[in-house]
Amino acid sequence: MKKILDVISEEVCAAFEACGYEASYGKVSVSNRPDLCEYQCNGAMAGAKKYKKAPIMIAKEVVERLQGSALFETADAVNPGFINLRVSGAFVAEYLRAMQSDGQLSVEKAKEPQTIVIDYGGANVAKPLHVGHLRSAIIGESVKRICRFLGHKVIGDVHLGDWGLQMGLIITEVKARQPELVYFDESYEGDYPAEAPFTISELEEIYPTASAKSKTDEQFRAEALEATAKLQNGVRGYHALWQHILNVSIADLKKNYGNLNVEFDLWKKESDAQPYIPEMVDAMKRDGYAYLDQGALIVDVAEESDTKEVPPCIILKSDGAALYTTTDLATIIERRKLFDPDQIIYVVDKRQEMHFIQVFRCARRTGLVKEDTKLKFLGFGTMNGKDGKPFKTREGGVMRLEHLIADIEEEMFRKITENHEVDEAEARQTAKLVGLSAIKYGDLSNQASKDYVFDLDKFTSFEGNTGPYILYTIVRIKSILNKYKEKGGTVEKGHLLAPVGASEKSLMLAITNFNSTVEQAYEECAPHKICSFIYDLANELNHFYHETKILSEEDAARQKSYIELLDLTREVLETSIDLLGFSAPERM
RNA sequence: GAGUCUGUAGCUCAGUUGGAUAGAGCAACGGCCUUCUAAGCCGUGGGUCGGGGGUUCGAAUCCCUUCAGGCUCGCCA
Repeated sequence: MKKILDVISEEVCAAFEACGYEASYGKVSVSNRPDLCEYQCNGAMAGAKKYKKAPIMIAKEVVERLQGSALFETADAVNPGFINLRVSGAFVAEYLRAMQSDGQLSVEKAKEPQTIVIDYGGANVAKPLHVGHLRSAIIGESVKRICRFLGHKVIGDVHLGDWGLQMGLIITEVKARQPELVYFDESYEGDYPAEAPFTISELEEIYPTASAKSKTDEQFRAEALEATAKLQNGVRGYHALWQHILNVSIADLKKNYGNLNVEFDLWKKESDAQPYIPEMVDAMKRDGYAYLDQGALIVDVAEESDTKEVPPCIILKSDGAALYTTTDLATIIERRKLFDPDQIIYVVDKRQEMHFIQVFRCARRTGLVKEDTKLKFLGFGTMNGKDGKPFKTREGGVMRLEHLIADIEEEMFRKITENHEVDEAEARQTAKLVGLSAIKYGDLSNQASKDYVFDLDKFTSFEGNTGPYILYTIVRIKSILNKYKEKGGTVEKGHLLAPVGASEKSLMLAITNFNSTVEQAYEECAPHKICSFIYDLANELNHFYHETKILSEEDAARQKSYIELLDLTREVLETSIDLLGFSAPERM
């Protein structure tokens, strides 16, 4: 469906043209003075210079032309040259009826759907998810859903870290604890046990212990480095252990991400890119891009227009080992081979920006990607505590995601049961939904690129611009709709009437912004635009709710129209929160 | 040091890409539940948009300068 601003703009542009002015001056925007008008056009002021005419004169001429239009209730020219517009109720109602029957709620699908790979999540195996992983998962999931809603083919890849020194550390620590295990017997040639020699909680304890050890114990560190090399060279026992670590970790990660309502289409990992490395390195050397410098194999990526020095891309360390950059480049090759994407979006901490500038440039230079493949870095800011410093537990440690979620759910459950008499099982379920909305909305309502303050008290207070407020609004609507049905009414589509009340019209106008909001959120990879849209919409709904008695409305046609307006609002809100990655309960 | 991002109400944040009187939420204060969920609604107070220049009919928004803070700067990820 055409956006309402475009429909209105076309009308005004035509009027400009009919008056002998360039049509483009007729572009209309939403009014920033709702007390004066609903939409405004500032083109008369922009055109004043060109036509050497007072802006107010131009505005008056155009307004004169608009008098007969069915779109507008009023069109006024105001000093110094604003054109103030109010649309007619009939026009808005017609637009909403079209929305009702549109399968995409007025959002047009992309004419040329792209294949987009989104790299998010960023978890490492054998390490528990902590709050640092929250943003990538939440933002990535939302961006994925937005792209998909616009009709693009999207592949979400968790891209696990499973190939670095961390693996060597774990293997070495396991060996120190249980040297008798068959994995360490180099002469062993049989099958290895199907059962892992550790549980996930043991694993989560093993890694930090080993990591700490490696910092003080030289010998241990050397062993870990050797183990890493052995693993990468395919030593059987180590490979089998690594497989156990993966299996145990992935099962746990799936559970955790599942609790966040975050789903990946692909569980790829760093190790999957390894097979592509040798050939990639050879090609880079052969084509003259890569050369040795201080023992390391590097590719220059500096450009003349750089305002600062961009260091070269290190492809292989001086000891010949691959590193982060190498893997990321090889992963691009793999993705091209498997999916031939038009675009790859990386949802990662913004501090990694330089790394990705290097990777992107290197990939382009060496021809790893096609000319028109878009590589996008979507960097997000740090999640800080109330003190403005990176978020920590009360004890100063890293907050595990499970605990954070559990804390919020518990607080939610307490609030729900405190306010109402509810079945415990239902209350638990509701607490889950509301808690998730609090976390996700709290994150997504901020611009991704900025640091933001994660304030537990704020999120559990559930007032104002929060996820629970949005859910509460949806639940209110559902409650009325259910009561209406209980009384024998049926909720249909296509019977919306022109509004009679001011808050009713405001609500209707708010709904019409849906398509432009989603489109903009896609273009800018900006879920927070959807948040501010639904917050506005929820506000409008609540105004309307307070001003209008719906179930006791005596005019049947009017009541039907109200009900359909509520239902459309509900549908838009629920679709929106689905794009953000959470959902609403039936009651709360 | 260089580069880069940020600076808007006491606090947390928006600001439709240059428009009219800069908006929300929290916190404070005052109203509204025998009537569709009060996790709500209505109202009051609170601002030199870090400071200073400039560009023009018009600047939180663009340019310059300055101050403060964050982050990044060759073999970690």
